[in-house]
Amino acid sequence: MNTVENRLIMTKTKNTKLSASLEDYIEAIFNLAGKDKTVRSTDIAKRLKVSKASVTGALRLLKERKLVNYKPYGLVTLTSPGRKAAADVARKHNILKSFMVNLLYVDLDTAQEAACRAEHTLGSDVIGKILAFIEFVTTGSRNGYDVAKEFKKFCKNKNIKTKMNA
Amino acid sequence: MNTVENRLIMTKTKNTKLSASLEDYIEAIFNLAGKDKTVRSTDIAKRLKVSKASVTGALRLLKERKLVNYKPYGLVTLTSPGRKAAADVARKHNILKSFMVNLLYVDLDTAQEAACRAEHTLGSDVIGKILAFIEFVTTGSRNGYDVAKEFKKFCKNKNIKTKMNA
DNA sequence: CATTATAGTTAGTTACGCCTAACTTTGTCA
DNA sequence: TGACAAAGTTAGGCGTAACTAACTATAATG
Repeated sequence: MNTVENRLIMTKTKNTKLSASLEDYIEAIFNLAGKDKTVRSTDIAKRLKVSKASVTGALRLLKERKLVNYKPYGLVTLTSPGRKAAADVARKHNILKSFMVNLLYVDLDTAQEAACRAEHTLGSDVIGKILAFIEFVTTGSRNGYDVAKEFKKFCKNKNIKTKMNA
Repeated sequence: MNTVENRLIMTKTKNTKLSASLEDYIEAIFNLAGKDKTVRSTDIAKRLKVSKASVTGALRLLKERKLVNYKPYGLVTLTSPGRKAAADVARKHNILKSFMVNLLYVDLDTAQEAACRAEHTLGSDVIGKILAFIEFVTTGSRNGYDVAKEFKKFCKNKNIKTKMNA
């Protein structure tokens, strides 16, 4: 539907979910802010390997949604809801990475990239379950049965390598 | 680079990876073909909940890549490489779904949708590991320790429900 | 403090993926 | 067999997300 009213609603603030790409931007800002406190446009561009112009565009959109404090030619900071949203994405990322590296024995680089892509597609329900599973496996009281370790053995026996076909 | 030569190369076949959306289309064709043998444009449109015009567009692109046999106003079939590509996507889908439903106890609908989205983002390496993990857990010789069942108990104790926040 | 390099923005383009509306083709049946 | 409905296509438009090229602002240094 492309009615006038709809377009007004859409352009005003847009309370819809963030796109994968905008999630990437806030996550990048979040991580950069954690490192060296001040975040500039170029830092984001470098990290995400996009042009500076793309960053400007994204920052405008994020500002519209009140997720970043942004003023042309100024430093970038996250607003409080922005930080919350970013932390959520980063959290998904870390849970997925941990799951892949520590339980599935996927190699770090592959896991890193896969987590980057999957973090946008899995809802909190699935992520929650994965987190619970990590916790379950990690918890000592498996009456002596270490799932991760046993799985590693299993893979070795079956000749399942870290890097696979395709 | 938008040189004339480049554009020629691009329009000729485009050997790059399929987009998520094109993967959805071949997967849909694959599944429909399995069910009632002949596949028409409308079937695809209904299944993917897109317009018939979008299907036409996708079929043109898939034909360019020689993944479907397609002729305006004709039936749609997969070529041999198309079938291979489709089967691969479907396989990922099933592995992910099985993992979520049978191990993580994610409810079926959520798993179905999450698998749909994640199947495009996870490489064969990660999928292979997940498959191995399913096999590992399913295999009887866990010296009496049923990982899935124990995890279910664990969730119950921790009050982790299928449907979670956000 | 003027110049200049760097950071950042704006404008304009391309590609993709969807949409609707209007047209064409196909097949069916009276 | 010819008219009509259903199936399918074409044309045109919108939003997103990237890009390059060219402009502007900021900062840093002699």
